[in-house]
Amino acid sequence: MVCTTNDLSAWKDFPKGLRVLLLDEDSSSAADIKSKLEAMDYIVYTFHNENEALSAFSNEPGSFHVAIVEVSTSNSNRSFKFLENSKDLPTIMTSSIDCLNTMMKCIALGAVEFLRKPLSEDKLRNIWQHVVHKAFNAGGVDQSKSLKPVKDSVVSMLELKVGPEENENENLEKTENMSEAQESNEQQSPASDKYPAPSTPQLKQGGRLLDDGDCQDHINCSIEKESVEQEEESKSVETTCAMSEETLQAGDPQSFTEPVIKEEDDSTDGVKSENNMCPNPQNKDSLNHSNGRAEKASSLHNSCGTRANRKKMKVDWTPELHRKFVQAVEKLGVDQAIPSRILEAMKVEGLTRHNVASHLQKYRMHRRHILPKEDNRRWPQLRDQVQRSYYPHKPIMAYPPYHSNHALPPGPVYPVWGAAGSHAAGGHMWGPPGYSPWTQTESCHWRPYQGMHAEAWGCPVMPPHSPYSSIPQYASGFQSASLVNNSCGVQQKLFDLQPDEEVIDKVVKEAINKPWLPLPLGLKPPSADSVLAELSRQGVSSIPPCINGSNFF
DNA sequence: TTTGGAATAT
DNA sequence: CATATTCCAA
Repeated sequence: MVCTTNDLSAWKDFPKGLRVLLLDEDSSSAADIKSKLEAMDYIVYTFHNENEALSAFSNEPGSFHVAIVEVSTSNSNRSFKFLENSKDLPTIMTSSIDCLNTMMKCIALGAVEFLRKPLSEDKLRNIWQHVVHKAFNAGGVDQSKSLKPVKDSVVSMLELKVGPEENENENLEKTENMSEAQESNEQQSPASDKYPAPSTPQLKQGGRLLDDGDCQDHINCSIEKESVEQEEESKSVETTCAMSEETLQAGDPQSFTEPVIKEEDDSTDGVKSENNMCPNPQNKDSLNHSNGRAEKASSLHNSCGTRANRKKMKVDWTPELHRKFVQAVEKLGVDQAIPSRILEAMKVEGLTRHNVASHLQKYRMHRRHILPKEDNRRWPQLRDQVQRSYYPHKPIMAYPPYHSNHALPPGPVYPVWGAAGSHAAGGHMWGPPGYSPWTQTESCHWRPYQGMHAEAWGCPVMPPHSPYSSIPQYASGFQSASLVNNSCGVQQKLFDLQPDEEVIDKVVKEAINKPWLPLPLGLKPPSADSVLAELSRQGVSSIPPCINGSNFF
């Protein structure tokens, strides 16, 4: 459900429909292979001589995705001729002769793989991998148009969360293969297709990929295993990250291809491949970021994540992501703001319930303790200022006195769900000063409620769906607290009784920081006097400081 | 068995 | 620190 497999855009049931050029001078062999391929929904075009095949291929380069060419002692020259002239087409050579030399030659001439005959279904089933490999390997060079859709398709598959388990294995397999493929040939010059590393498909991958397969894993590209070098692994990762970051920053995509050799390179290519392959949640978001910092962060992230296939990656709660989170929370409302729902609402692939839960935990915690206190201290005098309570889209909830979760039977009440913010200007999202990012988004949402206040007067205005509307006492409590605050002096005491302190602080803070914002829902709109009072507090001294007392009650 | 949420680990 | 992971109760 989380997975909106909306658009496996291009080639939904890849590799079905893959067009295979089959060149085999032996009709019966050809027929056999063809039938097997067709059983797998591949489309087979059989040729019995290389000229026909070449001409078909050259006339319509996009007509085929992969070629399977039979080579025997008698036709080897012809077969090689085809091979040499079909460089744009991933070509698999097959033969019943077991001659290392021949195999070597095939590979040397550009064959992507050599398969011993007889060709079993298993051997044929994964030929699509070469297509994918090629599609990606082609890199900058324009690839034959037949490969483009493949690439697009794969990219989209990898980026999207895959819901349908049915495809899951397939996808995983692809991912895996691609990774391997890329890794293996990263070292070679991109220009040369000569020795594309065949990733001997079926055998290798079988079991490992899926071992852990939860949905989330894909997202993170984190699959597998523990290879031999665990330790090294971690180090590499670190290194990789650093490198990637710099590399990316430098903006020189090419740079990483050459530098390293040996183990490093693997990380290197990790970097490279990542960009395309990693379905990291951040990817999407990062694309939207115009913000350099964010971008960088995302990139870095990706690097680590992808490369670290074996490791779970850390979710980077970028402002963007956080914003989604907050929006989701707001949208859901307090009562619904639970990890699973938030997760759904966010629609961010790759995120797991755990990620959200963790973030939620932090979100709540910050709201609860840190912000409020700090604010109080910061703006003590504001206390007696006009309070503007606001009810953003989500009600800002005052939680029960003693803010214990248990205080309210009907369900957990969280402290102000205020909201959200899109970013933390400074650095930390929950940065203390000014405004927390948590709130910012919300502020935007206030507007819609501008008109509500008038009636709101005695009770908090809640959005229609507000879960709290059924809990009047809160409303009253909140209100009184607020009112009290308006009066000078007494409120402190009441505060103790009213756990809404945070809320209030929040409100105050918001009001102060964004005086221009609409606001107050839930409470009586500030009277002109109060407004003036506030202004005076803020520096407009023309208004008598005590004025606020007048609008009290 | 799964989920939310706090506690704890990294 | 920010996140992830673990633990536990519902």
